[in-house]
Amino acid sequence: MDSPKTTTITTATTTIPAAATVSLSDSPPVQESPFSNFISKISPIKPVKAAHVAQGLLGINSPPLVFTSPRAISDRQTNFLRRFQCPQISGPEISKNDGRSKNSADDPRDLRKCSTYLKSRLIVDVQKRNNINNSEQHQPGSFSGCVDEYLSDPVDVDCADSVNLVSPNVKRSDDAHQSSESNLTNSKIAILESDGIIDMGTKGDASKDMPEQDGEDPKEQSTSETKREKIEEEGNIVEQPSHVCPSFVSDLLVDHAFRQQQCDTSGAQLLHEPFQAAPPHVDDGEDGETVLNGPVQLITHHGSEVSQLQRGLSRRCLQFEEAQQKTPMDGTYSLDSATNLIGSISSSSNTELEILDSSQLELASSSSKNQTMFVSKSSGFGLHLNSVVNTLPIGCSASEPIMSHHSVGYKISCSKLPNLVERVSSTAGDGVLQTMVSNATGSAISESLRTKETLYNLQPPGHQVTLHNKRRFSSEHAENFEEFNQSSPKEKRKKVSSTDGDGCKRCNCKKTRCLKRYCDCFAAGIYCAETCACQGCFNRPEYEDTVLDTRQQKESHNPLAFAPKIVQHVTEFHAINVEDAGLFMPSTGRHKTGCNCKRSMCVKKYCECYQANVGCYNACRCEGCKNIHGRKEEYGMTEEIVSNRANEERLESMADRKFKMIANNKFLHAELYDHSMLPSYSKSTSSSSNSHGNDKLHKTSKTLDVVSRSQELDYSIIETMGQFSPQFDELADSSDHTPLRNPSPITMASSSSKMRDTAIISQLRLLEKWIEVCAFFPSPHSLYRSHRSHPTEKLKKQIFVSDVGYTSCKESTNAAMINFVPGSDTNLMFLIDKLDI
DNA sequence: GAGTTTGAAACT
DNA sequence: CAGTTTCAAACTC
Repeated sequence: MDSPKTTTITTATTTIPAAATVSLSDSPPVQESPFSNFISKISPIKPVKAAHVAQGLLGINSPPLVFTSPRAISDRQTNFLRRFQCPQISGPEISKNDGRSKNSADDPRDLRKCSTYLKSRLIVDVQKRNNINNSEQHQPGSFSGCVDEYLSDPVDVDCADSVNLVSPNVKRSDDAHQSSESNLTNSKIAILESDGIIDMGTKGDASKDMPEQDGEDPKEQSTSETKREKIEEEGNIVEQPSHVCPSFVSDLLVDHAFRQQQCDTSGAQLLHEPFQAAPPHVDDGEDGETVLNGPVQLITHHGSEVSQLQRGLSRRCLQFEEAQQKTPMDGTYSLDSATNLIGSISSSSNTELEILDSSQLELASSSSKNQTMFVSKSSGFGLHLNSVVNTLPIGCSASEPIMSHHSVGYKISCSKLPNLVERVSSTAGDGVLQTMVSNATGSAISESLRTKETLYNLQPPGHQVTLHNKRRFSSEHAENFEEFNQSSPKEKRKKVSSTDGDGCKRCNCKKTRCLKRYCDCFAAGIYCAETCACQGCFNRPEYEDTVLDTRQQKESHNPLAFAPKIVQHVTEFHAINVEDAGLFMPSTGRHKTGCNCKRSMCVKKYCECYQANVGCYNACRCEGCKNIHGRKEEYGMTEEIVSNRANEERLESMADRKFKMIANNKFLHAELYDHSMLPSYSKSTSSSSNSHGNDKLHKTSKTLDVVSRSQELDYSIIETMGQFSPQFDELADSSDHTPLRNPSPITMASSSSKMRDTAIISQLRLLEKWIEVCAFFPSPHSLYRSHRSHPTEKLKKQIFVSDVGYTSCKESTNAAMINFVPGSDTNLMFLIDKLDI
């Protein structure tokens, strides 16, 4: 397994201590982080959802990026481009160890054991890593460095451990369990503890519980690995209501499992041989030191029978839809720059993810060295369309090395993984992965749906998944699930022909050598996997230089060539209406450039928007769009609504000011009124002419001139309103000349929607003002007639407060105004014009 | 599994 | 920038 690249690879691992220690030592914030709290709260949900494939979340561990910044590349170019590879646990192996692990898994106390186990492993790993590090030169600023910091995550340690497990050269001792010779160890433990995964009291237990780890025999280590694996299999952790094992543990496990899979695939290659050299059966983890490069490291290293199928998990899924299904807390994204957001989380989980953001970011920022940023994003955001796990519905995410200068790596977390593992254990052979996937899919579906449903309500408006999405998701995955469950392994494999079986896509390039963006792998910044059916593929670690050059070349032409295709789309509306319970909240993500579908009507995966589970929008050039996630036309409407509403608000504000002006000029009205109150109302005209030269008033009087006689004012009002609403005429007719009566049932009936209500309220306010104004121009037979002697405030009071009333007035107004809604601003403007305010 | 359709990517 | 070609995925049979 020795390869020229081994050294480089190892380097990645070695860098951990310094950076990792720093971040870990800073773990205290993590303890109280919203992340932990949040997870704790939602733990009930999380456990079972393990099946979800964290699509977008490519995991807690950031896979090595194929493309890294020049600086990073210099250190470990060889590492980056490799697919995530780790030793893996094989289903059979798991089964083999069922007995042993079962003991620890069955008992609720197993959680503690689990924690202990993790801890012990962690320590061991740390030590081993340290050993390795001793022989390795830490390279500051290197990607590994970042990884290391990133590795504050216990999982990473495990990964290291896994590596170590397989390395006979690495010695483990009990001392490792009890002490922390290295800060790294301490820090890691601290993290675990902070997350509640391990309590200090269990340190000793760790040794006890994991005596086998003390031994130097890799097999024993593997056993312990298996044991823990078994625990995961048993799903105890997941199902444990116990708080002892926080969700973080789940994540770890998930990550572990995930990595396990990933490691299966690439671990051997990564660590030992060039990608291609990796045998289908990746090392059992015992054959040698496995150094996980980059942030990606497995918590555990299960032996190796990692089926080729599992390998697929190492790949990131290229499709989007599933990515969005990801469970919220499961995933953590890491990205070094805003340019590339890696991973996606189910839209449903946005809220949770956002909650996590703070902690994650905090953690990420804790170390300046670490270029990795944990970013929780809603589905699809910041993701390259091709960078998303798609096939696997929920809870499971695949991670891949990202060929991005910007992306440092990303984590995968799959809380549902335990389920996956469990199912894997019950399956063997090639079908393992598929079965696993299918089962995971299946189990994840219901769970995810439920979760999604729940989360949906929690999501901020802007992140809410449309019902369409939900429905689609449900139906789609339900179907997939059924298909998977009803199919034999072979059939399943067949059905996921375009995927690795882990749900991750695999390319089938024949002419591009996987060096063009036609290739999903290349486009996503990952190396092709063995499961890819590409021909003459150059998108492999051994051609790293070529890949990088090609990529750079493309980026030079188009800097955004590898930028995420799906980006968050925050509209003005979004910002404005957040408080409105998401009334108009449009989709959360949009395709960067929009689609150009001509025939698919955006209802097939040909459409990238559809594929990404995002709605089409005005940037799309699609024709006949029927995107269930949001039609382009609908988007336009939404925008229009938003715009209208904003305008309305502005106008209202303006109207307020103008009406205030009127109020300030009440005396004018009073005078006018006094004039009109002359014995003969015939003076109305003259009153206007005597309006003190006040043009405004004159005009107003002119407008209301016809009101000089009884009822005329009322009719005038009604007429005015009637110009906008026929219903107003009806209202007038049936109101005994009282414009504020008899709401129309018809119109009222249509006021159910909140939006409409809002509009109505707005209109009502307007009408109130209108009435207020009209109050200054009463007519003898008007509603206000009885108040003529008290023209001003008193009159208004009577109007609005009296039993005649405001309430009835309001109702009537509603009725009238409902039809008055269209072009409300116009209405308002009209009124203003009429009044010449 | 082969062939067709589709739309993005690449090319001109 | 627009039109065309190429390509591989998605889809259909």
